[in-house]
Amino acid sequence: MKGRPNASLNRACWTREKVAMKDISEVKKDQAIQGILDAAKEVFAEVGFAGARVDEIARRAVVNKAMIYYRVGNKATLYSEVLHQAFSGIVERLFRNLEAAHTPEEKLKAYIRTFVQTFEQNPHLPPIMMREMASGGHHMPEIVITDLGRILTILMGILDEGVRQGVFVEAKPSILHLMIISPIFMRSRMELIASRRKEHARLLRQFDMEQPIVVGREIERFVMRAIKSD
Amino acid sequence: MKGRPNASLNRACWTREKVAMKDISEVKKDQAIQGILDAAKEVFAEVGFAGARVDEIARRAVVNKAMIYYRVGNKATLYSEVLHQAFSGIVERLFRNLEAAHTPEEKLKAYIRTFVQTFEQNPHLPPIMMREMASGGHHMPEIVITDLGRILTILMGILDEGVRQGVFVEAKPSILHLMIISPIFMRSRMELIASRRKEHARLLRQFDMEQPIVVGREIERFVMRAIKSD
Amino acid sequence: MKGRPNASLNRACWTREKVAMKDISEVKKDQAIQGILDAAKEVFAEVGFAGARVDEIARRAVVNKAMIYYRVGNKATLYSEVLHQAFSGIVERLFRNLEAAHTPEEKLKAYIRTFVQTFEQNPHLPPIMMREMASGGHHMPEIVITDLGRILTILMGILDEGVRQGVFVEAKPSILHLMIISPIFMRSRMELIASRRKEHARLLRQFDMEQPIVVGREIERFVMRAIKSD
Amino acid sequence: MKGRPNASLNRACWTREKVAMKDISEVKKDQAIQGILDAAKEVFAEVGFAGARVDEIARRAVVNKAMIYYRVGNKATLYSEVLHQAFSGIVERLFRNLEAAHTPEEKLKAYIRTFVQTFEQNPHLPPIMMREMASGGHHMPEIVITDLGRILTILMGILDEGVRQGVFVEAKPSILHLMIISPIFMRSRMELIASRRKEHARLLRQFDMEQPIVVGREIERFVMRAIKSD
DNA sequence: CATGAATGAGTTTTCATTCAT
DNA sequence: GATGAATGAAAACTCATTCAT
Repeated sequence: MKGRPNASLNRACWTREKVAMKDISEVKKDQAIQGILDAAKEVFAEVGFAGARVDEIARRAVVNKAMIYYRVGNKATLYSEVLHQAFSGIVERLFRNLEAAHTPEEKLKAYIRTFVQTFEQNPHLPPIMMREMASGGHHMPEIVITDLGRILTILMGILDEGVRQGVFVEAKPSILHLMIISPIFMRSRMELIASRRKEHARLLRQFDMEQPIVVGREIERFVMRAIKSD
Repeated sequence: MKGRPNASLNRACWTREKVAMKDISEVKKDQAIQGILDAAKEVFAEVGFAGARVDEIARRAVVNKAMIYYRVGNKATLYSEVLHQAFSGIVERLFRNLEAAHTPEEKLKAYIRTFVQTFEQNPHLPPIMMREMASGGHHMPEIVITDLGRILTILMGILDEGVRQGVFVEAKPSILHLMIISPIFMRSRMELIASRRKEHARLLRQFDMEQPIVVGREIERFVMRAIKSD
Repeated sequence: MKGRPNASLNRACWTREKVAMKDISEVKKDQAIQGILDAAKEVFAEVGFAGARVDEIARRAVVNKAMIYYRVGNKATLYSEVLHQAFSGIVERLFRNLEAAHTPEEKLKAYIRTFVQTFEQNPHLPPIMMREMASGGHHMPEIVITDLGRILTILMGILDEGVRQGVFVEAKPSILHLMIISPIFMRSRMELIASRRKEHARLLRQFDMEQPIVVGREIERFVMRAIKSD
Repeated sequence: MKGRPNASLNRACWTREKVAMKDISEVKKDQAIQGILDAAKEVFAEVGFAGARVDEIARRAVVNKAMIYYRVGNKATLYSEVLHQAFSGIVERLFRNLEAAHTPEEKLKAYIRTFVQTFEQNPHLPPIMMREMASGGHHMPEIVITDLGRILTILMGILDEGVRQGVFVEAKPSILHLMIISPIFMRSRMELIASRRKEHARLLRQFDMEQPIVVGREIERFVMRAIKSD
């Protein structure tokens, strides 16, 4: 990393601020980097950080391996870039989705739907996140942890509002958050397991989680029943 | 593994059948293997299969590295043995705990408590299981998948009974299962993350999940409110 | 071998088709591989497959050990490449040498001389071949076995022609082949043994096999006397 | 080897001098040693010295691996014992077989037959010997080399006698010896190769070397035609 | 004596990273 | 910039040999 001539990945790249003018080569460069990051995301999702091979990432990104080092840095940088990109924007999306909601009930539903959508649109995210959790957030960039805190603050706000309005009973936001998020995380995983082991299809079909939307609705129904007062 | 002189790890060791008499050397051998497996469980829990180093496992088990190969075979076998041992017995414990319960409500509570206890007593299990889920159950032994099916069948039975008696509303067992289990899984993880990043302590303190028992009670309360009819 | 980035050793390299143009890097690559294969041939000839150390091969080829894996794959591939290269071309040379011969006698002499030349020019071949024979041709690539068959067919043709013309008596080609080849094989071996054990020089000097050519001539004389009718 | 308490393998054991009285345990001990040596011979024949695993030898001898070290010594000792046992006695047998023969022709035939018999009765010998030759007689014990010299001296005597009597033409004994011995050596090898590769059966059937006796007779016929004067 | 257990010193193989052009 | 080549460091695995009982 020491003498990397073009440290084009110095975080600013990934923010959503519009860069007024980028000449074509710059754009092409960014595309190359994006391809690398996408390939990396895929691989990290499949086998985790330790299991990932830089060779394999290069292969999938259809770039030379040295390119990765040249453009992005080393494996660790690659990973944290992937994490950063993966998690950035969730809070923003959450805020946006909550704007349209007015009652605490609506807000809570919007909260749930945001996560359902996010994880269905980014199927690589759950496994990466799960492994991160498993390893105690070893590589988790600050921003993600900060985001997590902000997300919980949002949820806490919703719950408080509901309690004050007398429509919600008290509830610990952290546990509620996990109860919401985990089935969403796990859905795609169970699908995978069930598909791999055909012999167990029958038993696992009880994991009747066909549609993401169904899972979302079921979680919604559940949480609402649990949280609503009276 | 071909010429492993002492294939003492031929699965029978781990069954729960009582072996009437074991001479001392056999016991000592089992202890040696158990020490290896315990160390391996620890390491696999911390860094996963790909991240684990056999050297490190040997170090923690205070045995020579070659010993691991002599006794267990190779890293993959080691891992599957750890998985096997880790997950065996959950179903039995579940059955035992449910015996004392008579009403569906009691049974559902016992169901929840069994998992709270299991994972608190085996803190290495959640990270291992989470990584396994993340990788689509690649290494998961048949028995674990079978067990999973049996567990869901049990939960389904409880729910059905409740519905028939008019005390429960309908619910998808798979999703309910995940909502129960995931916060339990995650609790220890959040603790870890919070402890590592002191700077974020404030935000993460919202993850007010200090006590396992508290988490268990909260889940219980939640699930019960959601599932009880009227 | 799975992710070998540059599988430049995909057999085509060793075929005898002329590759019209090879840019310099390609040539250099081939030289690197050839250096490795030459070193490997030497080592395999000296100590056999099981006795060979990849470290030693790397040392002699003056390349980094990882280079061997990068270029060739693994020890087994290395060995089979050496075998392949070593034996390819013998049949062609045989055909070429027989072209100039017209009578069965001349052809048989050309047959003998081809082997004398081949093994004197490739002194590593005999020990490798002998070990292969000793192990029942375990690693022998198909082509070598096929070649062997073709060689015998050629010899059979020569013998048949001689018999039809009434100049040869009948003879089993396989045994004749072995009687021709073995002394050629062994010559260099006996030399080695004699040179190592000076104490036995006197006894072994009876193995008066100084010159390859002498051996060739002696074999020729012998075989001709035996095979010529009347 | 340093403190081996019972160095029962100090060469004397294997000589043919009669040991007047051996108590039963001594005999049993020798049987155990013989079993080890037989197993070792088998393994060394199959895979050579470097390829042989002490574990495998112990397995085949149905003894504990430590036993081998206790009784015989280390792998190298094991090998040289095998070599010693394998080659001892050939000269004696040769002498015995030649006693009955009176003319040079008869003697030469007896010479050939002795080797045919020896190698057919000890099918493990050829591969071991071939590998020894391949490696330049690295491990070959003095006695074997001495024996080789004596054998050649015998052959030389036969040839000289024949020449003096005017029945043989001149011939280099060393080359003649190799021409006699090699097909015998190779016969079992070709069989092996042919049997392993069924696809090549047709081609290799030209190696029409079914019966050892046939091979012996063919060699005899050949050599006699070549060597007889007129 | 006999043997299961144990291990030090390799050996093969892998892989992130850097070099050279 | 871009990339094939190269490699040091480490990882998995092996095996002859010794230990302890």
